[in-house]
Amino acid sequence: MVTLKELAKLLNVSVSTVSKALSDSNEIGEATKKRVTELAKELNYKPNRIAQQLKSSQTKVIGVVVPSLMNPFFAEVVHGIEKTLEEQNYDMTICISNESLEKEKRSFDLLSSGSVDGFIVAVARDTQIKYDIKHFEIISKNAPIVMFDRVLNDIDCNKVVVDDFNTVFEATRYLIQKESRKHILLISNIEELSVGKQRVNGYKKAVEEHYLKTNIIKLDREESPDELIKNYLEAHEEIDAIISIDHITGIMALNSVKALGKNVPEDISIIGFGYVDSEYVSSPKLSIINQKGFEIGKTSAEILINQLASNSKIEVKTMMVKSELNLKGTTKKA
Amino acid sequence: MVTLKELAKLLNVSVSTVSKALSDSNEIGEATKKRVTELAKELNYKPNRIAQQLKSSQTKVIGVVVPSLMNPFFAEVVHGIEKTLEEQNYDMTICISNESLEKEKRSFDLLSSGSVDGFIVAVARDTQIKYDIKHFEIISKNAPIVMFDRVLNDIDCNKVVVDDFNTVFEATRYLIQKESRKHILLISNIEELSVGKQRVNGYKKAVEEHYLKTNIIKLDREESPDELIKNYLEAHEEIDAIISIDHITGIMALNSVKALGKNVPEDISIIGFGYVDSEYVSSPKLSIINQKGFEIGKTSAEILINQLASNSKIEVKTMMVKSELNLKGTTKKA
DNA sequence: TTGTACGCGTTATCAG
DNA sequence: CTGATAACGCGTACAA
Repeated sequence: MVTLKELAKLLNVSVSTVSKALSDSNEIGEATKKRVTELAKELNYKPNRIAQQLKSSQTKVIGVVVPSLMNPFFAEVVHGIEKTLEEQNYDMTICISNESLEKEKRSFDLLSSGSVDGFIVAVARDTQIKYDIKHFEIISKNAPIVMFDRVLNDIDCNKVVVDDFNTVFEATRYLIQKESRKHILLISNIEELSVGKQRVNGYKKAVEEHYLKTNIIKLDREESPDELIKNYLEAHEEIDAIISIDHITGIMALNSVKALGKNVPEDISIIGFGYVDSEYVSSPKLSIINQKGFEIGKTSAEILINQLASNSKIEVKTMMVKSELNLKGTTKKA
Repeated sequence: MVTLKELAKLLNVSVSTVSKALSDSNEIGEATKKRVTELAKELNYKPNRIAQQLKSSQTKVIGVVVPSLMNPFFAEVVHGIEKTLEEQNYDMTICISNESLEKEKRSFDLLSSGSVDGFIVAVARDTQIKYDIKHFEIISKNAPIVMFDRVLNDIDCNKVVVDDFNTVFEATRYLIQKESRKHILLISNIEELSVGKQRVNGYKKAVEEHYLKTNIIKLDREESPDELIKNYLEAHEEIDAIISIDHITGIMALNSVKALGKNVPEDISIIGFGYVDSEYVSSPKLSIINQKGFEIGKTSAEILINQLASNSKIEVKTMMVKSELNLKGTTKKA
């Protein structure tokens, strides 16, 4: 790594001359500027970012803490974050909590010692269940946090969420009103998350508003969830629509229905919770509630960077990113 | 952020005393040690990592540059990397090249100014096509690189790859020998990548060895790849097996075959290139070649950290991670 | 126009 | 046992 000092020695000038020349300061004569920049280019000089960070006490790095990247929703969000950060010349260091409280704490520890300027976080499942949130309280004193999707109401920070309740409410109502469905099954495997509860409630409200019966399958880490779905459908011939509230069970449901010899969407309508690829791996293409992960990521990063720029305590708020109902082949009117 | 200096002032001792006390040096008396550690805990002191990095000129951070995280293979690899790094107390900063040469260069620029101790990289598609690899040459002078999957033969560094050729060769041979298939279709949408070529060659070798005809569909960014597959199958009634060499077309093929009223695996066997979730979204469950992304990530990180520890130029080599043929429901003998 | 001096927070060496 | 000092690389106020 070539440093200012080395350049200075080679050119027989002082370190600060070199520094100023490289930042194109008008204190420096054109001649020396040229000598300096040329040598710098030749030796491929790059200012040491660590030193800059220490000096300026800002890192231009954002810490991103997510439960997993193998959940396509989070992967999409991370891409959204990346997009904004890139435009603003920020980097990100990603920690994966793996849904574990301990790992989440550890990530905060590592990142909170000056390595990042702020955080974007989706809370681990474990943390939400145990509701041990001291690490959030501590960290939020020192650095700005933006939470998305998996959010902690008791922590005072900016939040970006999907309008989970209304989204599922409207999708359910769509099935009832526009497709005349009367026996709607909801499949859930994220019951214990705040977002999961919201979604289930949206479903319940729509169903109850029309004086229909709720039908819910909870899959918490089943051995063979697809079997369970199939068995349920066999035992409940009356089911004529299905809503799935996570990214994978919708496709499972579709396959189960087809295996039972029923037609989609003629006999049963299906709406999944989706991500961009789900339409490629299903036939007919799955109608989905699109969570807009990319948007969520972009928005989160923008909020954080704004907060960083205007380093005052601006009012903290919760942004709703509205999700879209993308109707494809598993509902009647695509 | 509370610093050593502040602690020193509060305790009326010198900065170096505090520093030593906290690192449990035996130069310091038990009494003062206790005073220091207690105050440090109380004020939640954490050594500033940036300062430590500047001092020690190592960051304990690895730069990970991948084309995308929405490809489940890369997501899996990143999880593998994360696992190893966590055990070794390293962090990672992730840059997403988005398959673009320019973004890849930019990522290197950002990370090469002392922010990371080493790199783990999968080369962008764009870079492989244009074969502009100067940035790799430059960087590999200063910091160790490990490449995985998408690899550049002309760069002298450690590499971790799937045994693409043999993997597909053996899968194809399996279809011919054990399942008596004679008309095997290969579906490819990554023809232009080194890994893609290897896989196609493996297929060709097996087919030609048995004096059969090759059937290949190339899908470079089609509008509706599923339609194309379906049309091909309709036009070629004789096809009795399909191999897909990326993570998504296998499921498309399965759906197309079912839509044409054929039975899987009775009429047609299918083998996809897989990741952990593919069996959940297909029915019957897709037989796959499992690329073992997690293994690849773990191995890459281990190699890099070893290299960093023994900071000599050890011999550079290419590790093969053997992939597995996971037979499920889309081949006859599961 | 150029150079000197200092500080960011830490650690290591050396002196007391 | 404790404290002063220097150094990591950079930027900047101030002096020349």
